[in-house]
Amino acid sequence: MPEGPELHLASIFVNRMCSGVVFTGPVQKSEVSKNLEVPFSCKAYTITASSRGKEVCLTLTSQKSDPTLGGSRRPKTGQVDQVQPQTMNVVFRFGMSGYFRFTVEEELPKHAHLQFYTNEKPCRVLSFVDPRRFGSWQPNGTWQAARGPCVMFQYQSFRENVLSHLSDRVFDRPICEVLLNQKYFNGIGNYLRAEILFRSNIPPFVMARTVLEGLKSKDEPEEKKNLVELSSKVAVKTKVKKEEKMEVNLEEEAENPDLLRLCNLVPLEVIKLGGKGYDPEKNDYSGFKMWLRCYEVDGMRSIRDHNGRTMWFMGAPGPMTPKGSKSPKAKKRLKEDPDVKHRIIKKTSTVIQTKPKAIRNEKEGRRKYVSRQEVRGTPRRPGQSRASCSAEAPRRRSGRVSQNTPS
DNA sequence: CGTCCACGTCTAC
DNA sequence: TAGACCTGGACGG
Repeated sequence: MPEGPELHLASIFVNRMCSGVVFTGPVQKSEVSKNLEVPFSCKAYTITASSRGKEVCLTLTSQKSDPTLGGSRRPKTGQVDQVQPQTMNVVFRFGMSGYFRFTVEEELPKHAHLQFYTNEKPCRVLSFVDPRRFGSWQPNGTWQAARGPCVMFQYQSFRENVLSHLSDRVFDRPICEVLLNQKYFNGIGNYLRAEILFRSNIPPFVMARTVLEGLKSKDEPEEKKNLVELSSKVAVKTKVKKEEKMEVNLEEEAENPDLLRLCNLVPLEVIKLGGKGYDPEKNDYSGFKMWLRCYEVDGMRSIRDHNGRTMWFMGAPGPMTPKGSKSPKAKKRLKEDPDVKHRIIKKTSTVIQTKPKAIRNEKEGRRKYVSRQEVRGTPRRPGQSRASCSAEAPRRRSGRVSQNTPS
């Protein structure tokens, strides 16, 4: 599930698996991939990773100061040894299905389109696996210039980038569509936009500028200077002992995060799920599925946005709802299974308002990799309507946007 | 068997 | 604003 959190977890995965591991030889690309060759070959090199929004950067670093020639496919002319880079960055985008795996050579996964070989006895391979091949990589790459700051790890600049460009025409669009614009929301994807808007109680098809203009004033007070990169609620509290008024603001910020803050907090929650959100080895997404409150959740509504992407939401869609848009086929693919009609309503440790989710789609419980004992506890409410959802769990108003939206 | 759907960009009318 | 780019899983006949 490659959105910002999965890309970051992929970078953690690479760093964990490749720590202390020595790679060797050329980087191999599959025949079928249309991406560029990675012209790096070295007798001994290491791999580290970092992420930014929906990109991962692998850094290949030769261990010795004089890299050796070995790239069979390097078409370099003349002098050879000097041409080899000592370090190379390769920047990946994951498309719809990309991920990294680290296996022995004999167990190379299908669709492993870029491979890094270790110098070990039974050779192991770090590989970029991408069945649909929408992913891409760039040798000697940099973070894509057109993408904005990372919603997860560059929160302050992300926020400023949005709020200082609200005159941009892209904010004429519905908020749910703008949330997929990587120039401003680098890291947000289809499930995150649903989860974020659901928690903020903002209808998806309200004009983005209308939603975001309200957030500007909150940033204006000069007391805000002290706020830089609120890393945690605790940090915030200790920092603001002095100003009573500020304490209130921060409390409100912590207890009732606005839309942009949710664009930061919600992906961070997925990262905290850890392997449950991204773990190629144990192919277990049950934790992640349990975490979802809206996306593909039974009882939630869905319609196609102007770009044909499915928007999951609860309640009113908002004034900019596409005309003639219909909800995609109701997701009732899988048959009834009495064992999985229940799910746990867990309390989260975040300050974000938790609300009982609508009951899970039956589909979840039937996935082969879902352990059933995890999915029980709460009586199912068949055919639950959104009205009943709201009634049993009124969410906090997000403050300044909710009144803009017709119901 | 066939159809629909999927966690995302890209470029071309 | 369509398509193009792809494979594969779920579901229906």
